[in-house]
Amino acid sequence: MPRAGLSRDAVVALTVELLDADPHAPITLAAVASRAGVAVPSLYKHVRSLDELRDAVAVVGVTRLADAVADAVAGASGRAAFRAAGRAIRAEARAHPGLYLASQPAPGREASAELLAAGERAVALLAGVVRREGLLAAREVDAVRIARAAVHGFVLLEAAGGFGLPDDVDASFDRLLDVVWAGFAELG
Amino acid sequence: MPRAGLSRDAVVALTVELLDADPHAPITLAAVASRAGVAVPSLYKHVRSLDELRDAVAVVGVTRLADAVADAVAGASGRAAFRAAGRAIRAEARAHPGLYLASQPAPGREASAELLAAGERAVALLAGVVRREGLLAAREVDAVRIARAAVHGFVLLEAAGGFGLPDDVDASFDRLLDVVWAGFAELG
DNA sequence: GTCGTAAAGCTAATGGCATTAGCTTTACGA
DNA sequence: TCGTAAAGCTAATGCCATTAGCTTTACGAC
Repeated sequence: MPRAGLSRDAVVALTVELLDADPHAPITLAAVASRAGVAVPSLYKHVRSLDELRDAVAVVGVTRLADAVADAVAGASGRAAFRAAGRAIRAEARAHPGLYLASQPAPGREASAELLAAGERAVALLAGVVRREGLLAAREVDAVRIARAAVHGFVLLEAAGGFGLPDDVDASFDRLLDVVWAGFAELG
Repeated sequence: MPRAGLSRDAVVALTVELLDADPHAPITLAAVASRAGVAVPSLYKHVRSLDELRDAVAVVGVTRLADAVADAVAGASGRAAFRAAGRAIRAEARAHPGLYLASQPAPGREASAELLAAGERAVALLAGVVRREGLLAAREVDAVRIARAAVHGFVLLEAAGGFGLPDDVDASFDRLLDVVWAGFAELG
């Protein structure tokens, strides 16, 4: 019987596939092993624990998010760049909701250095996009926090089915971006 | 040996206590039963399943959130009411982070009628606070969505430890509220 | 080509958890 | 006083993660 030829990256990739196939299914070693055609304990040759696997999956998710933002923002600036970044995040989250949710730091779980680095890259990209004529440097941290919170909150509520009304959600999101961008003038 | 004298409400209340005692511990029937001084299967006399218990806990959380908003908003209007509502939500979430997190609809899980009703009440309170001179009625839904997303996103990021920098988080939150309120002028 | 070895895989066992079935006992009203 | 429904129990099942320790494959050194 030939060998499965797994590797840490392959295990993580398989997990991401499972998440794409069924975004609401919990991440489980049993499911990954079955998908890989391997017995469950064999996974421990590639991954230290379920938590470590979750962390690695989150790294993939955050990295993809950052890549999407970097692509979307290229060549734009000001309000256009801000909108592009916001839309890119939402688009990525909608295309891969399971991965997006799995990328959220489980409160109380400490993140790996790799995950922290990926998160910092994403935040740095946002920081570049949030600058605006007249924004005080001292308010940049606030602006990034506000942008993250608004976009993240919207995407999360949407993914959780939190918007009951049939009104156009795409339009609401664009207005969120406009409201926040305009409101940044407040930060003087 | 005397009886524990449980009831559905008592089980839910015990679960909320556990969540307050350790916000990051997962909700588990084993923990609840141990706290109640009862064998695990006995809980099934009061609760249909773990999922139902989670739902009931979420009802408590959302109701408390709505109560906090109602209290905070009483007698205020306009920007002051908006700020009070936002601050009340964040304060409640910080005082009971486990309960707040447990109140978020698990994506893919369908909510009970009771939970939906509690959520609608909370949203209705927000709708009352979001009105502003010159806000088109047609934009009210957008405004509520934006406010929910911004506040919820901020609180969630904060609870997850998402704000790495030491900068004053209280101040950032107040600025978030100001930015959103000012930005509402955008909605015409 | 042969062979040694490290990695990749396996089976078996353990312990936590939710859930179900079916029994016993308590409390309380007739 | 006693019958009954609810509250509790033990036992059993099945899923999951994790660990220990064994077997086998692939691959480089000779």
